[in-house]
Formats: sequence, C-alpha cells, structure tokens
Amino acid sequence: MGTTPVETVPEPKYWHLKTVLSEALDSEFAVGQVLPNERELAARYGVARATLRQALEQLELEGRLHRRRGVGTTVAPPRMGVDVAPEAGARPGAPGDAWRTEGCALLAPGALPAAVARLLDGAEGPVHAVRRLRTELGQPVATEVLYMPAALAGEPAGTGAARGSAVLRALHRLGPDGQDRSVELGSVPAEDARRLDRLPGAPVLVVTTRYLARGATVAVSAATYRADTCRLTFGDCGAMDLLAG
Amino acid sequence: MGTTPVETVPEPKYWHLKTVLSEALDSEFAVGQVLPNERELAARYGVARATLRQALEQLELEGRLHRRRGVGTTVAPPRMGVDVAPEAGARPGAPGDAWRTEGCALLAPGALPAAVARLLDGAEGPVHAVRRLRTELGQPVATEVLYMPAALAGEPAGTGAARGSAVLRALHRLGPDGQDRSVELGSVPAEDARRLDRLPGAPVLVVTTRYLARGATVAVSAATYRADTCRLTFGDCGAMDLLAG
DNA sequence: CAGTGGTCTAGACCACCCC
DNA sequence: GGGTGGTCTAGACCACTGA
Repeated sequence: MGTTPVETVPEPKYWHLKTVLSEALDSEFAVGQVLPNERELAARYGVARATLRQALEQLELEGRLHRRRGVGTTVAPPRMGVDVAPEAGARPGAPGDAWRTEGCALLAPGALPAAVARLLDGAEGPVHAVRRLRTELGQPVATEVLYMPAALAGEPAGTGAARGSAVLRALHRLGPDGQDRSVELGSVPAEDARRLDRLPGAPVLVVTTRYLARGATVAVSAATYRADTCRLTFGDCGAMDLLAG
Repeated sequence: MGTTPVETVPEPKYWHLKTVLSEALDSEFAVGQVLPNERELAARYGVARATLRQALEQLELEGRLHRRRGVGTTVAPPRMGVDVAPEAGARPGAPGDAWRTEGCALLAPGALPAAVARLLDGAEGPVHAVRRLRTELGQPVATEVLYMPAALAGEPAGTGAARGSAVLRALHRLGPDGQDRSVELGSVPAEDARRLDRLPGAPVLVVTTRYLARGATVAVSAATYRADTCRLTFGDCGAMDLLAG
C-alpha cells in the first residue's frame, strides 16, 4: 500500500500566486488601474510580502504591471511595438525621427568598451561617441551610443548635440550598404537608468548594430531598450524579393 | 557646521556587491570555475544571504553566471550568437538544421493563444501546431511552436514528429515571400522549463514570426530562447541603399 | 548522505511621491 | 505626513545533485 498516488509536484507559492494574479488582471482590472498595495495583497493571499513581491516581479518582467515607488502598482498597457528596422532613425532630424541627439564625445581607443572595440576591429585613432535618446508616445524607451572612428567622420562641426548630428550625417553620407545586428538581455546601468525613468538593474534589450560599407565596419551602435514597455519589431527582412521584384 | 559635504547617494548594497563581484569575475575567475557557495560569499562580504542572492541574480541576468541547484554557481561562458535570420531553420531536415521536430497537434481555433489568433487574423478552422526544439553546441536553447491553418497545409502525412515535419514542408512549399518578426522579454512557462533545462520563470527572449505569402499570413511561430545563454543575431537585413538611393 | 541553490517568513528601515 | 514600493536582515525548511 505504499504506492505513491500521483507525482506530487509542489508548485512554488509565488508561481501559483503569479498565475492567480495574472488571471485576476485579465478579468477584473483595466489598464492603468492601481492594485491594492503590497502589504494588503500579501495579507489577502496569506503570504509574506517577499513572496508576493516575487510574483509581482514576474508579472512586471512580462510587462503586465508597472510599479513605481511612492505611487503604487498599476496594470500596464500591452507593450508597444518599436521599429528597429535597418533604416529607422538613421537620418537625424528627418521627419518622424524618434531619436533625439544629446551629445557627442571624442574617445581614445583605449576608452572604448571592450565589446565595441572588438566589433570596430581594425580601428585605430580616436572615436566619436554620439549619445541619443529615443522617445515613443511621450515616453523614453531607449538610449544609444553610436561609435564611429574619427578618421571616417571627417570634421564634424559644432559641439554637443549639433556635433553628434554632424557625425550621424557623416555616417549616412558614407552610404552604409549593410548591417549586422544582435539582441540580448541586459540590465540598465546606473547612468542610463534615470534617462529611461527606471531603477538601475531593470531589464533591457540590448541591440548591437554594426554598420558596414564595402565590407568594412564603419560604425557600431549599442542601444538599450526598456524591456518592460517595448516589443522590438523588425521590418520585413524577408520581403526584399517583394520589393525588388 | 551642518553643511552636507557631498550629495551622498547611498548605492544599494546589492548593486555595489554586484559591481565588486563582476570585477572579481573578470580578474580572478576562469570560465566554468565554481564560486564559493552562497552562505560563504554572504559571510565574506558581510551581507545577508538574500542580499547576496540579489547581486547574483543580476549577474545571472546578464549572462555572467550559471546557477544550478544541488551543484553550485559557476562562471558562464560568453553568450553564444544564435542566428535568427529569416530562412534559418525554415527547412526541416536540411543539413545543419539546428531544430528537432518533436510533435504536432491539431487545435481548434478557440484553443489558440490569444496573441497567435490575432496574428492569424482571417483564419478559420483548425490549426496545426508544430513543436520544435533547437539545440546549439549540445545545449537546448529554444523551443518553438509554429501555427499553420490546416486549410493551407494540405494533408500532412504521418503522426507526431513526422507529421510536424510534413507541415513544415508544406509551409516551405508555399514559398513564403516575407516575414514580420518581433522580439520581447518573457518568462519561460512551466511546461517549457524542463525542455530548456531551466526553472520556471527564467527570462527568455520571445521571437514571434509571421510568415507571409502574397500579402496574407500563412503561418505564425512563437519561439522562446534562453536569455541567459543566447544572443540573437540577425543576418544582414540591410539594403539601406534600397531606400536611401 | 552532505552540500548546493531555491523558497518562504516576519520584521525593520529607507527613498520617494503626493497631498 | 502618510502611503507607496525598494532594500535588508536572520533565520528556517525544501528540492535537487552527486559521491
């Protein structure tokens, strides 16, 4: 009689709680509505606050909730689709450009992040670093730093944001004929956190782009997108034959 | 004398700890090496175990660490680049195909996930759901479910994996001439967790693809990639000259 | 079996927002 | 000031791994 009846797989409390809350969000809450505070929710479900928070963190990771210190927890709208197609934002100042150039610095080769230096393989000499901020629907969604060897950028005029725009124009003038890009998960560094209106460590999608001209790398950019509010969309990469035909 | 000397911004302990550990990983540890256990690390740095764990979770999110229950915490290798180019894996059984078809089910329209039903807009009637698993370097990296309306798939032969492959061949035969894809952050559902050798809730990159033929959606796939080990790479979607010229 | 990471608790204090 | 979420603690027990 020692037969084990069924394979009892005790589901963690926070996981079950997440499911329960998720269903409650679907059926009983509207977008933007504020939830009861954490202490009350924990009491209501009979768990410690830390356990409740583990469930909320999961839901926030999935983009279902927004939590703001001093304010409360609200139901998040569905993630917005953010276009990351090859040409998007490549032309500063173009109508509908979602990017705002914030500044520009000239870095010595040794001052480059290791990953960037690796992608700009043959590069020697100083490198322009252009910082941009992307805003969508009145909300900051991404920061980017674009690196371009000074030798390729000519003599960008102006200072600050104006100089940054000049570097971007120089890149565009080169007529890059291809890109490599990759997407990975990261956590927002402290310096970017305030710009994106998030706490340090919040999850972000890091999009690394390599701009190619005649087979050589002419620029590299690293953009960090808020993972909670953004769904990255890639234009129709496969439709080239459609257009060409 | 009440002058506040500098603007003291107390950095959270776990954040500082993460920085310290990150530097230690760079300088004192090799890939694959196991770290001291959590209780010892916590004692060594004079923090509670929960605080230490918060720092470790950050580092794991960034792909720097691997943690396995019953085993320990090890230094992770750099993330592998996983190709997500439009045609990759579209041909089951092709040489070098990283995907293994696991099975196939026929779903009633009402049984579809809401997000999938929305993308398969005009679809009526049952839908094939093909499940695949992607392995890279001997390690499972992604699971995928591909949805294709039965009306478009003909009469796929066989059962299980064989039937799934037949559906994929039918899709390939249609000659889809374009794709939409998007990437967002998610957490691995319980059923996929074991397949990917992760615990439920682990972060994943969800790649949603819409296959188009003559402007109509002929299939939709949702693939979940392990965010800790994968860096998604997109081939040269380029062709900026198409638009710039 | 001993050792690891994973879960959970009950409580405290802090930083921030808004009134 | 009062309320929110964010950080931190010290402890307990559980699930899993591998010798």
